[in-house]
Amino acid sequence: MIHLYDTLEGEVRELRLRDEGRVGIYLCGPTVYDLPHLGHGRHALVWDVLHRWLAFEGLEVNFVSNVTDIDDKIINRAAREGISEEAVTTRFENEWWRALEALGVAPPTHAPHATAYVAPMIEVIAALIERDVAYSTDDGVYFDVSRVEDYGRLSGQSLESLKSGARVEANEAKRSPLDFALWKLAKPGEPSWDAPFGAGRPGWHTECVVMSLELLGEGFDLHCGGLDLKFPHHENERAQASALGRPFARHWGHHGWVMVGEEKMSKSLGNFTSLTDLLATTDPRAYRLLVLRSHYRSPLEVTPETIADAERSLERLDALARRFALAPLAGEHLELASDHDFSGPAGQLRGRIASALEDDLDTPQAVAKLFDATSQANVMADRGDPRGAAQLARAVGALFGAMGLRLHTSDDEVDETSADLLAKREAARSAGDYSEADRLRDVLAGHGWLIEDTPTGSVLRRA
RNA sequence: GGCGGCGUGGCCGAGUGGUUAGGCAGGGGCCUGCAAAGCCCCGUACUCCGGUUCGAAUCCGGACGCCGCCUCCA
Repeated sequence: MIHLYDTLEGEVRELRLRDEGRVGIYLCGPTVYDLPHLGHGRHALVWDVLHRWLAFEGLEVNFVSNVTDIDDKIINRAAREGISEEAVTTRFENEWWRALEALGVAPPTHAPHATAYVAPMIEVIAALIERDVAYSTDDGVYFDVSRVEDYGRLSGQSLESLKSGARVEANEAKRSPLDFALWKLAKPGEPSWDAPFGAGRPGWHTECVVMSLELLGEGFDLHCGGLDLKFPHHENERAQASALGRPFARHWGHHGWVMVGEEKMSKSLGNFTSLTDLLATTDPRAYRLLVLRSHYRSPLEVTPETIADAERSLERLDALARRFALAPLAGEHLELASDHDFSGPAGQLRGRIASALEDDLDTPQAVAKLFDATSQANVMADRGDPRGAAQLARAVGALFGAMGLRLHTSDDEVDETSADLLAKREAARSAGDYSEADRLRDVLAGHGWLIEDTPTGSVLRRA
């Protein structure tokens, strides 16, 4: 079974499943009030790789990732643009799924909307009030963090140190600056749901704790998200579950930042590139490869240069796919190891990839091994072992597919004119008329084609 | 102030007490009519200063520089 770094324990440890053969994962999803940026892309990709790999290995994966569709930011944006909250959330949720699809992220098993779970959220808040862990003020219901014994454990800080660092002026009505909102009473004109403690809307931390428990059940396997969610979001989810006496996530995973220069990419810093912009100009697979070649817990430098670097390195992999005419893999659906042939050297390769990934999702190691195998397959082919080479190449393709990276074969549609030009060049070449052959190659280049002369004939591919 | 992290060759980016990361870029060669693709060879890095050690980029201490969380944030 895979070993992952568990933020709560502070060590890499085996992911011990609640139910044999089945794994339940909750990934905190987006608040849909703006375009997704590269940081969200890494977030989706990192956990997509885990999702895909576990499924590849034959586990039944219940992958839940929510959409937060009620939030102050949504309300603010709607007010600013003079449109409804629904108009905002619909637009940006569509953008979200479009971007993820383009990145080749497998859809979650469930993608709950917060607004569909308000009733159970109200129940949870009522139960917390009943236990005297939550209290009402004139603007909402707050959670009393002092009532949770180990509050701060996930973030590795004591209640005292968290208090001393609190930057925000204490809300007069709150008992502690660290107490967080479970329910916010609606101001005039704001969307609201009726509740015993007043019409309003749920707080973000309550949304995730409720949806994860509703869809995955108590003691589910893994709760993950970006490092910035560790505190306060995940800490607060944990606090609520703990106060209710409900077993929560058995394991916590957090991934690192996307960096721009030496700064974290974030909306508040205004230095983000939207995924929409990236995908308009770049092969989305390049971003996945970039994410794969760094460790998920490390910061990752993303600049036009590093993206371009990854795009070029992808060409080498696509060349392999062309050379061995690999079948396309890893689209929307999840690859299964059982659908592939891993006999002989292919099996050894699979074993190496498995040990890398099972060691805290060591994708850089896995990628390095797959590049090594790529060279090896080419060498085998060059040295007269086409069968062995093809078998290894297929394994490379399948294992990249297991991580969601789909290699491209030369599936470019060649139009008649270009095919004709290619045939003419072939004729000129055989006749020894190389200047004519080169001229025709230039003409084809003008149409965006590159020629590769192989032992079995010349082929065109898009430049 | 509290807590956590980082500093690796031209660039990105792994890793580890002594044995090749990997990719991209660059140089040389093979193959090719010439290319493309592929193959072979090459750089010999680890912020600085001490210490531990037979041996440290890897452990310990210190210095310097940088980043993040503690507020909405993937």
